[in-house]
Amino acid sequence: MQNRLTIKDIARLSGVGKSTVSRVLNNESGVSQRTRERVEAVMNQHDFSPSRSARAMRGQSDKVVAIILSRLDSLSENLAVQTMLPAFYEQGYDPIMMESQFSAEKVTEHLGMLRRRNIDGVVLFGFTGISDAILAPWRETLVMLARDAKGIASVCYDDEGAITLLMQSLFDKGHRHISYLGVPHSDVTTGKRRHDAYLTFCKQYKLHPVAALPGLAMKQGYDAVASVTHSETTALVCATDTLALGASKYLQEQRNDTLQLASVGNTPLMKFLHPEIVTVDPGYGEAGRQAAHQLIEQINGRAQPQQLVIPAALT
Amino acid sequence: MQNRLTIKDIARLSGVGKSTVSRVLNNESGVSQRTRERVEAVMNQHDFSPSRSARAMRGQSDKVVAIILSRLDSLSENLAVQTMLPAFYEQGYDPIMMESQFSAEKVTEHLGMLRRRNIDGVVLFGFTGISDAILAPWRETLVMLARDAKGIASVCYDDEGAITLLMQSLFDKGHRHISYLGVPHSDVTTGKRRHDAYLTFCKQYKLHPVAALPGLAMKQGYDAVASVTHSETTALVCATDTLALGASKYLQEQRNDTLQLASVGNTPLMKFLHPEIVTVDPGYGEAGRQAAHQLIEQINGRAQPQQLVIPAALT
DNA sequence: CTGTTAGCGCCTTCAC
DNA sequence: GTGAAGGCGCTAACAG
Repeated sequence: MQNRLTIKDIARLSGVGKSTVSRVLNNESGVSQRTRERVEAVMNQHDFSPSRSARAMRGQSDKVVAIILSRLDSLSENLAVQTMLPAFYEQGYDPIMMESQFSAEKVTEHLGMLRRRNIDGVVLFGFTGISDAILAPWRETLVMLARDAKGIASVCYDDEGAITLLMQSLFDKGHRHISYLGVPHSDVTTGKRRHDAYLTFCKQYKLHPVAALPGLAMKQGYDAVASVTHSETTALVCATDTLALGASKYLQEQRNDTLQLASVGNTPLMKFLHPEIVTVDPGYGEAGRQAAHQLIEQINGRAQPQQLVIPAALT
Repeated sequence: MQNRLTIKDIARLSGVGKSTVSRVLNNESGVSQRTRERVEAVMNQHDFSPSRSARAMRGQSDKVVAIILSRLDSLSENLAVQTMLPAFYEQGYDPIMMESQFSAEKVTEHLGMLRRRNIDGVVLFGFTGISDAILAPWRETLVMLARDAKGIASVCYDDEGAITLLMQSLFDKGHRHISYLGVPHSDVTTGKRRHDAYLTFCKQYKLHPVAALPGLAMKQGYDAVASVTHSETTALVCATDTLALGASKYLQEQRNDTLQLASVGNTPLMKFLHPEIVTVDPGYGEAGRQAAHQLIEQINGRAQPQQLVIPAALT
């Protein structure tokens, strides 16, 4: 590397001591206005920036956080990460990324590596199978997304609200035979909560529930449509955009363009491919922003772990 | 944070000096077998790992690289990053990620920040508008993907080969009226090179070229299909999967299922939505692997910048 | 208000 | 072979 200059150089160039430079650097009080300005001038002039490693060594924190997403190509996680990155950079944190591929072992492995690296904090996109035990040591510095766990901070989507909004909207449009395509209950949030909300709505409005819970993949949506659509079915609610994408492919192949699809997601891909769908926005972007904010506050001891829920909104 | 132990502690615990521990840590010669084993035992026993910041300060690098992708939700870039991440972690590098959103200013800004942070290296997903001038200072430690620039390392796709394979395959299947949907020539690789390959093939086989170059977005593909399909057209080659997705939506709406689509991409989404499409795999995964490898080699001074091209393959 | 003095954890001479 | 001493760039006491 080349000769980067240090606070010592800045001190010499502006005729003050190292500590004064340090004080200016950290916006500490106790420096005369004149001195401060002079030092700042020299810094700008030489495009000075302090060594991260040196600060880290003194302070304990190197201002690095990790984002563990389940899959790089998850539409929803992408939206959340897109707002998260700027939020972290704004506060001087460098986010490193890892992929769990929905494997709890990978998460454990990654967290272990992060522990050794002495990272400041972690945003983890949760999924079924992550045990509380492996999260426990991170109580102070981990925020989980899309899933909650007791004792640790989380940002969740309003699963119940999202489905209810969808159902209400369809009901208001006159639909009385609404089927549901979802995810098994082993997945608590996307699976159980959304399905339960569907059942509750049906009971409340005296509709006959027809549902299948094949899983998260497009292909599973595609394969399951037939099992939940009868001759009288007029609408189909899907737990996720991905599932809806699979379903709509099936319907297209059947030349069925009367069934009204609905899903929670509001991803750009969906909006382009099927603008006619009824969609609810779970607030992925907002969730990312909140998660980053919450993590930073916790790292700096300004907040305790807390469970947030992002409100869903019809689009 | 808690009291992590330091080489000093390890030294005390194993009854040797700090420098001996350091030697063991760095696999240096000049330590007796017995001592080495004893020290290593203590290290393992306490799950010791040296402070990154301290090593970084002592002149070594901090083993952090950056990946600047154009968009987090780019299907092709996702595939490349998915292979890149493990490659970096394997070598002990932490990859931080940034999004350029196809803005040259953002790239400049990000590179500036990375320069100040004294990062080890950068993988940049290239696009039109990045000037050689802003890349020049990074000659030694930047690898560009999907685009080349003189003097700096790059990993490109075989644009010409990909299109030629597609055309040949369609030709062999009997198609004689093949249209083309692409990207403006201002984009050298995806735009000009692929279009040129199309034209060359047409000339060589005496086909009549019919092309439009609307851009990269799905909607643009959707809108442009009509302008390149005549009554005799039997096949349509698209420069990217995204474009093809737009085109296929249009065709579906027109209830046209006779036109054979073809595209370069081979992304999972495409494979699911339209398995009937003729597709060529540009080797995104391989490109990611190569880029990571090349960058690491350059960082360690074991390789000079070089331009690589990933061969395309019919799927 | 400001400079001097100690380290933070590690690597690197340089003696022993 | 091995240990002691010095210093990387910075911050945090402690003196002036």
